[in-house]
Amino acid sequence: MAVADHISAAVDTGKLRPGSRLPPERELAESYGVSYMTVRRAMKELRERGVVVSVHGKGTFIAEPSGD
Amino acid sequence: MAVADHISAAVDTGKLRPGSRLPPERELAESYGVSYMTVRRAMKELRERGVVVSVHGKGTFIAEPSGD
Amino acid sequence: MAVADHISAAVDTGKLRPGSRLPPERELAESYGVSYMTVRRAMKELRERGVVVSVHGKGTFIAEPSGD
Amino acid sequence: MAVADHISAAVDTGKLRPGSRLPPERELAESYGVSYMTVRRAMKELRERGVVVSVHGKGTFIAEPSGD
DNA sequence: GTGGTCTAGACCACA
DNA sequence: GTGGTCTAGACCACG
Repeated sequence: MAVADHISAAVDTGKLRPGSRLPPERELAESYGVSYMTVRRAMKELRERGVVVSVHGKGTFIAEPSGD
Repeated sequence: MAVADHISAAVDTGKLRPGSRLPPERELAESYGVSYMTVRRAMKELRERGVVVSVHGKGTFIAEPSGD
Repeated sequence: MAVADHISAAVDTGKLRPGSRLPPERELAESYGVSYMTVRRAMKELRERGVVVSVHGKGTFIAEPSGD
Repeated sequence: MAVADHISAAVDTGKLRPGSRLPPERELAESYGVSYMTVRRAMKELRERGVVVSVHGKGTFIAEPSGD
């Protein structure tokens, strides 16, 4: 999944650091040139992978590394 | 409530006809110069008055007159 | 709705008695760990259910049972 | 009026510049050690004097000098 | 890509 | 010093 992989890679390479907030989902949709639904699916996948944590009404944040 | 009354008046004068779809709530917010939440309240009021019907994921439509 | 249900239950079990005043909405927001607007919605719901009565400038009170 | 005069003086001496936002009214009440109502009265006076402009939901701002 | 719920916090109306 | 309305903008649920 392009969006999820792109963000995941940015986390791996340190471009996105734990605790930092991602751009809003609607903005991501626009900047990636994909639909909002596609971004939502990508975020869901990243949450399930433990890469990000979403907080309703606040934003989506890069997760703290658990114990990897 | 300015937004609700304005839309209600447009329905009364026939500018908005039963079955027609309103612009998206976010667009209404921008065009009326109010915040999204204010539009949400206005839509809620119009729904309770029976002026419009909202369909999740599809849009908000001018209601058919009930028993006029 | 968590806040509304919690208060409603406290009324049902007699922990909150008719006529008693709820804590201020801002305090409820803090103690429930939700935003002020969420408490406002909950209070609106409770008012519509007839569980509480709000008096502008004075507070929100547990309603007297109507015809129980 | 102590609060109004204090803020007005801060504007005159340039400590508060046109366009800058005042602290929230509740915060002003606390920092001046007065009641919220007292701050509201002070703000009203400052608005009438043309010293500040309040915007609902956004804040209270030091007014631009008109044509003095 | 819409409507729906939420965070966070501002000023307003009232007694 | 309370309840009430608003700004600004986030994520969520649904087709």
